[in-house]
Amino acid sequence: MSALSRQRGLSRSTEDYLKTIYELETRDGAAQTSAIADALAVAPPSVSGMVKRLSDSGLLAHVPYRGVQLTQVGRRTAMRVLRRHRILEKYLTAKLGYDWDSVHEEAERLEHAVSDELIERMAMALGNPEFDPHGAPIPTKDGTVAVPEVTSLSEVPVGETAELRLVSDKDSELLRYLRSLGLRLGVVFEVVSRQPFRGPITIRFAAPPQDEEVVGYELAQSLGCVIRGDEVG
Amino acid sequence: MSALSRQRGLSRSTEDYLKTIYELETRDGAAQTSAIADALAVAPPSVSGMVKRLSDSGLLAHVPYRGVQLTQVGRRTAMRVLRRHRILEKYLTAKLGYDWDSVHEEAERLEHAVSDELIERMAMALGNPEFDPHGAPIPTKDGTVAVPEVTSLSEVPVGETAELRLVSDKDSELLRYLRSLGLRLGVVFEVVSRQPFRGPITIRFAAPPQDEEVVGYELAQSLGCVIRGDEVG
DNA sequence: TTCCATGTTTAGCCTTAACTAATAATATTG
DNA sequence: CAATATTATTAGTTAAGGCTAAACATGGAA
Ligand SMILES: [Mn+2]
Ligand SMILES: [Mn+2]
Ligand SMILES: [Mn+2]
Ligand SMILES: [Mn+2]
Repeated sequence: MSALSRQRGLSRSTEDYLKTIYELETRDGAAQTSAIADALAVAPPSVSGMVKRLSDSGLLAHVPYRGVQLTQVGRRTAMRVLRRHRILEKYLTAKLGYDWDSVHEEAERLEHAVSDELIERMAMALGNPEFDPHGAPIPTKDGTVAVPEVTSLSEVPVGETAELRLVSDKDSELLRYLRSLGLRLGVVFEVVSRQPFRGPITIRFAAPPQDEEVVGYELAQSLGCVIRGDEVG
Repeated sequence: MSALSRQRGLSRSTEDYLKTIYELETRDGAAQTSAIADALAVAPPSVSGMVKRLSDSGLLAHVPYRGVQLTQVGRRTAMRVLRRHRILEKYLTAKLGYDWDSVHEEAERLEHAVSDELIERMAMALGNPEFDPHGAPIPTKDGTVAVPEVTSLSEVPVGETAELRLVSDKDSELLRYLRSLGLRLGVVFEVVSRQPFRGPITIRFAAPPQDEEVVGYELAQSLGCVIRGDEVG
């Protein structure tokens, strides 16, 4: 029996691959070798090697030169890791004074060391939160997760009022920059103008002193918003 | 540069070896290969291999066939791991409802994944505790630790009143048994009788209903007590 | 003082998970 | 449609950290 087939003995590498593959699969529809390599900062041949092992263990299906897809078992494992990660991030910010730009790194390590027992205790202490500090939905214990219904700030029409709901947790520099702009989760603003040719977007915060800020197009693409009035009750 | 010489990139194995060697050194005066192997549940040749690596990295000194001794760097590292372990145990019991029989296993994994930053935040949230849930002193941030001044229950004279101060954290079965006897940290009792030839010891709890319990000699040896009146201010 | 039990190390092997260099498959483009 | 660029895989190496079997030290008993 290979080491991978043990019940809860997956290595840090293994868990991070599964999590990354899940994320790529949901975002891009498929997980290609080079995308996995990029996300995990390893060389492509390392991915090929790990894909071989994961595939042999029944955690994913691999079509050579085409990409990989998680099996049911693989997906369930990925969801458990994702739940651990997001509960940890929420706990660290809510209970231990971490800010949203520093939790990811810590959770990235802890997610492989905590027991499910500890995660459930943390979840309980938090009142079973639905979202992590970056707005990402926390998978439930049984492995289901909501698909966040957000619109990129880059696609919010001029004149609309929107609320910031989801940001990426991966780049802490970026998160510090967002905070410095006043772009925290839940903040409400109006889109004042959008320059053409993927140009910058100007917003005005709803709350006094109603400051204006300019956001680059690429950054705006990565910010998930809900347009006021589009709310699903 | 070997992987071991990186600033904070010590592996789980490495940290557990250093911690174990520190504990054996303080308890037995020296750390022998077989003792390390026993404590870590690995084969003696695995210890020889790791000792080679640790010695090459300057974390310990090895005299072949004689044993190992931590260097200053090795000892400081061991103390940091021990601090992380004990803060974690305290946090889990104080803040997340863990009982003293289940924290050790969790801490044994987490101690290698948490950052010093997280540990200091936990310590802060706990009010910088001096002892872990088993009564073991928590090393300070600068790497000093108190030597617990306790007497084995097996050596407390009949008629004396004593307080339970220190138990081993390694055996959770044993910890559950102690709890079932009412033997928690801080509990006060009188030694009623001691059978000769390493025989059982009978104690009577000071608090009503003043139950009597019988404790085997070996178990009594592992219980650290302070005799009432011997207290150091 | 030689022999033997015990404990330790060496030799040789395995798995995981990374790497680089070379090769093979697929996609793009002239 | 052939040449080329991109992407993926294979081949071969390395290091950590485990294992078993065999060789080696050491200290006590015959
Ligand atoms: Mn994160
Ligand atoms: Mn991770
Ligand atoms: Mn412990
Ligand atoms: Mn450990």
